[in-house]
Amino acid sequence: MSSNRIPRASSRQPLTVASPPVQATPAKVSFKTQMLKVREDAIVQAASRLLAEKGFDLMTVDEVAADVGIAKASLYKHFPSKEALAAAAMVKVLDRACAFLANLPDTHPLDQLKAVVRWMMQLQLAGEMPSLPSQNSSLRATLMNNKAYMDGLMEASDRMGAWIEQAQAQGLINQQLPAIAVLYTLYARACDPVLDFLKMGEQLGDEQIVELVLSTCFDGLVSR
Amino acid sequence: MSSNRIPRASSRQPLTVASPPVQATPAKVSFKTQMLKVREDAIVQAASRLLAEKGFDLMTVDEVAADVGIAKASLYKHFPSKEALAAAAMVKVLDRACAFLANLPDTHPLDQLKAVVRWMMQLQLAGEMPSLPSQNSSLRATLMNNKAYMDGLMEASDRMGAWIEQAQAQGLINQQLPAIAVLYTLYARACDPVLDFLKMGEQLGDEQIVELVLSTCFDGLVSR
DNA sequence: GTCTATAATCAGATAGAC
DNA sequence: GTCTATCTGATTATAGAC
Repeated sequence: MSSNRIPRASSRQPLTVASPPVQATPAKVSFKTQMLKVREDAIVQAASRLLAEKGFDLMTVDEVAADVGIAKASLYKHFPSKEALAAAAMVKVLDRACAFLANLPDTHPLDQLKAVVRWMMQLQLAGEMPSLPSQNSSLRATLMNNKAYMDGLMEASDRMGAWIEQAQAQGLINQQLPAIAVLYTLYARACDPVLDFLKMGEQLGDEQIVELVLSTCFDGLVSR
Repeated sequence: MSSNRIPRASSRQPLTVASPPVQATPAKVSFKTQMLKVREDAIVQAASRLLAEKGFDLMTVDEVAADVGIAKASLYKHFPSKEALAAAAMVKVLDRACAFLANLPDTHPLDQLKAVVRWMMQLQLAGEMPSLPSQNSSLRATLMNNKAYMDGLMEASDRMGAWIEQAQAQGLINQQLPAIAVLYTLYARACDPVLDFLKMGEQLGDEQIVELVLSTCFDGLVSR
């Protein structure tokens, strides 16, 4: 509960070069670090999947460990708590989102926003969007104190917020709506229960579901 | 886990009239039954409030009992399980919803649909909408096996479904959209996280939030 | 670092007196 | 029916051997 550091090798190499006993083998250290990262990535991926499938409360650490094929105690060597594990999963998708935003071709702001929402919904339908049922307090606190998470959230919000304001300035998005409300509405598509309901109905394919919800989100339900 | 019966006095009087010991006192039985109902209503109301506030997983039976001011064991005399308790809360709001639907003035289908969505969102903002984070399996099973719940859900869906089809026939709602998708989209406003986010922002009052989300739901984000 | 085994806690459900 | 006290199982987290 004390350390909220997320064990992701997003920073530079370790700074410890001081006084190696006999054989300084930086290559082997790098290899071990690499192995460690692979292992941790596997853990985070399993957590992410289960988080998307069952949510934070119903996901158990035992399940995650079993899914990876390691003992639970080993998992706790990598992550200090269940909250930190979930936070790592959230940071991972946020990083993916930021990468997607950064690489998006610079077309029109409205098209870019639609592309982002489409991407989020595809991720959710693929079972790779770790949704956090928003109510849990301990998890919220952990996330708020997590720098990597907050930074990613801020970066994504800044980019999308700029597009929203541009689209409003061009008259493409309703100027009556506060930009923050538009942003929330777009974010909410990442955990829209309509997607799951439509998928359960088995009448529509994933692609159709995405386009349908995208249409209702931007164009509304009424005829145009 | 075995009995999914919800202790609501929605059916007729008990059928047991056989062999009363000495004094048959139906008046007193009625009074006791009434007291029982009041107590159960208090329990359900507390559960409903906590369910809206924290969700099913984070709500504990201890809390509900403490909120009502009774012992947990007493609560279990009324409801056989936590799932059944939550189901009773859901049935209660569904009944309220059906009553609202039945008493709605017969104006235009689109106005009626908007009125329903407005009502649902007001309920959520008032903290009286017991949202079920949809993922829990045991709860889903309990609800699916609950006749009162399924009946209420069916009745509400039939009424709203009819309005949706009428509105589509009149060209008021996009005919391209499957009616079921429209229904899901409306239902989803009852647990829309955007409402909570906007409320947390403290920039808008409840009434403004409702009208804003209502607007994005029916008219979409783009300019018209 | 990984494991087995276990501690510690919490929450759903029940026993049994009154 | 209501209570206190308890059982039971599940779950987070850790100790300690290797």
